[in-house]
Amino acid sequence: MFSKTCEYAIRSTIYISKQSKEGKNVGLNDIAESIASPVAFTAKILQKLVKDNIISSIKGPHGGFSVSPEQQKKVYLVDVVRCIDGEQTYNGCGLGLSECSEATPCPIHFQFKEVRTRLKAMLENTNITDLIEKLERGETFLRL
Amino acid sequence: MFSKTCEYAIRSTIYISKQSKEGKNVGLNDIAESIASPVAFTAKILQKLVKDNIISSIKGPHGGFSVSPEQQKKVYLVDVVRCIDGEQTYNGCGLGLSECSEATPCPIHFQFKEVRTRLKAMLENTNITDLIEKLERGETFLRL
DNA sequence: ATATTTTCGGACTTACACATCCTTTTATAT
DNA sequence: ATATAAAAGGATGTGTAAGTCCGAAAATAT
Repeated sequence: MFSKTCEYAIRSTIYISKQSKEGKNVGLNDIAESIASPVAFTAKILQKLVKDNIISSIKGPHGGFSVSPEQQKKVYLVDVVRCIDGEQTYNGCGLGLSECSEATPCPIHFQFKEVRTRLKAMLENTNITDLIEKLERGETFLRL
Repeated sequence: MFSKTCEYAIRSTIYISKQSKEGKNVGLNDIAESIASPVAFTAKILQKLVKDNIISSIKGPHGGFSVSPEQQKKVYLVDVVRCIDGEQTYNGCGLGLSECSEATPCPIHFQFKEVRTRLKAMLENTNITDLIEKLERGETFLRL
């Protein structure tokens, strides 16, 4: 569904957010170790998230990454997915046909559309704040 | 959502089925040209579909591929997807966490589960016969 | 029997997602 | 000022999905 890169991105965002809420700034190595992702590769992903203002970074000693309360509130999963995988995650024809449209639908167009719409709605309705709250209440877990 | 290989597989199955219903046996080159897929690569995919008894093949002159009425009736999209992409299309954690389960769900487990379940249900409820009928009635189209 | 036409199947190549390495930039502390 | 610790960013390597090539096997027609 999502690329591996996007999975790392979501996991990173959630982990950093949780630490930020506890007042901790986290460095790259801490993040990579905590979400079981390759360090250098994770660095690249975090760079993209910073550029899209999904997370923040501070350089120099005692620097690291953080997600402000404002970011946690305004960032939805759809933003993270768009940043890494792009819109085609929930756009585009299920059979890869460029001519497929509402007017000239492919054989699985309407069935597929329903699923994609669900996925998009789910991503648009889930923000970081909600995810962190469930995590803090011990209702969900972020471990390998 | 599906791999490119799987898209070719579904397009092939639909095209061959339509031709079979019109009493025509179709060869590899015809298929590849009609669904705009690479010939040699399509051959590999068709081999897999034949092995899973989704389509039939006849060797030698005037040979080719076909989908019998029985196959059209009993084959559902889920079978084609399983044959090419495997179960992980609608199984597995959305964040790629191996420990994720109903008891220890990942942060997006339940939202994601709902979407996956929809996708699976859609694939399980759509068979080739239905797709061909809509195609014949001019309600859907199989073109690039 | 032989030539022909087709699918089958193994070995190989290519493109791209995934991942690493190393140098530069930025900030901090002494 | 200098040393140090961190992220930024370019260049490079790796693994897997996507795609090619070519000979073998099978069926048919002459």
